[in-house]
Amino acid sequence: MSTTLGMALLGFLAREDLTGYDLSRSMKGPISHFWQVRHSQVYPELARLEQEGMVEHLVVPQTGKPDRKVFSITPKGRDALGAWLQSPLEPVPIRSEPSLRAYCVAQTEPQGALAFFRGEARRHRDTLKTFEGYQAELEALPGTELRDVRSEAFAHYAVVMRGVAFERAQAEWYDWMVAHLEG
Amino acid sequence: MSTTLGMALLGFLAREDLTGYDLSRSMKGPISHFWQVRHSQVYPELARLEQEGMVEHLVVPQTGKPDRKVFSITPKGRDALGAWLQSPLEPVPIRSEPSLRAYCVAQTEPQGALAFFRGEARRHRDTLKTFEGYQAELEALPGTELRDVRSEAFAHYAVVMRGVAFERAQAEWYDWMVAHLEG
DNA sequence: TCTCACATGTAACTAGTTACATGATTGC
DNA sequence: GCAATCATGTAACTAGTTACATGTGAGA
Repeated sequence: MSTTLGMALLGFLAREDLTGYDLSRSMKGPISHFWQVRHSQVYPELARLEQEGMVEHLVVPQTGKPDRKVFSITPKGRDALGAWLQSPLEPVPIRSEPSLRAYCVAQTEPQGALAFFRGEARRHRDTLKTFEGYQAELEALPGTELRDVRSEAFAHYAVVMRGVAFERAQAEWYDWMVAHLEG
Repeated sequence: MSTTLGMALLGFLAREDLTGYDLSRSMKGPISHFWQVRHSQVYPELARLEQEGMVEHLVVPQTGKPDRKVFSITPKGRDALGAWLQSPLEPVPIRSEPSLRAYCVAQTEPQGALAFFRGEARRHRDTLKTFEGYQAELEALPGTELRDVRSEAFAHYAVVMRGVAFERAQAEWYDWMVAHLEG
């Protein structure tokens, strides 16, 4: 039985060997906008993956700190990862609190709601600028690696482009709400 | 202590009195694209809201079926709903499996991944068309109620516009992925 | 005859959260 | 002296899921 978190961990381990600690830190870049993990979830999940033969680990002794458990993906793990990447998405329910708020907006003073929607509009415009910054940086890099879909650079680029697309959609919708509430 | 589901239920009860059964069915329109509930979650949540004095109920006897418990919002409930609608969003972590897949796309055959991304592109284009249909319907209605932010029609419109914005962003990003994988 | 709509609930499970627990080293 | 980084884990809780449980009446 495979979980999304499990597959995500395999995805990272397919690139390089890592400890549980490394894995929780790996999800701190732009990808963290779309998925987060706590170490308290990573350690048990690694244990489960190991039990299923998807990963294995080597203990690297240390002094003064707990020994490092360096995990690597097994051939079985690579197979499972490949199968997951090609499998259809099983629909995950969207849970969008802002949509609920919009749906209830008539139940409060428009002025109070306006403050909320203005705040969110601003927040998403800021996030959009950040992602557009990442995009500009990547596109300014020399070489054509960015277009090579087998490169790590492309994977990064794809995530950044998703961030740009989504934050732009958010910002525009919030602006639309604000415009209507301002009447 | 207030939950998002609790506030959503209050939002519906602020419009009209409803049973738990009605409430779970209310979340079946376009709003269901953004929030879903099962009756197994609604009944306990209504009990909790009642304990907190946010709602109260009348028993309407029936024959052949369980008696209806018709819930209505209390003044305290209305206050809580208003406060919620104006409160800042506490950031809910995004969990986007497609982003993870994009991030791992180099770990599999581009051809297999392509089938997946093409499928999703299609699915989101279809959903976009559905939402654009709702939008056209609403905008074709006579009268100016659609622009009245205190109307139910506007609340509906806002949700539909969010659907249009998001599905368009999805469809465009998937198309971008497909174009690069075909590259 | 069988399925769907009505109408209420409970129980067991899953994936995630925060908080608890330990302890050395490095830099402000 | 205090906080952050390294490094491992466990425990208790929350919000959601699926499945269990019951029973009538209407329509294909």
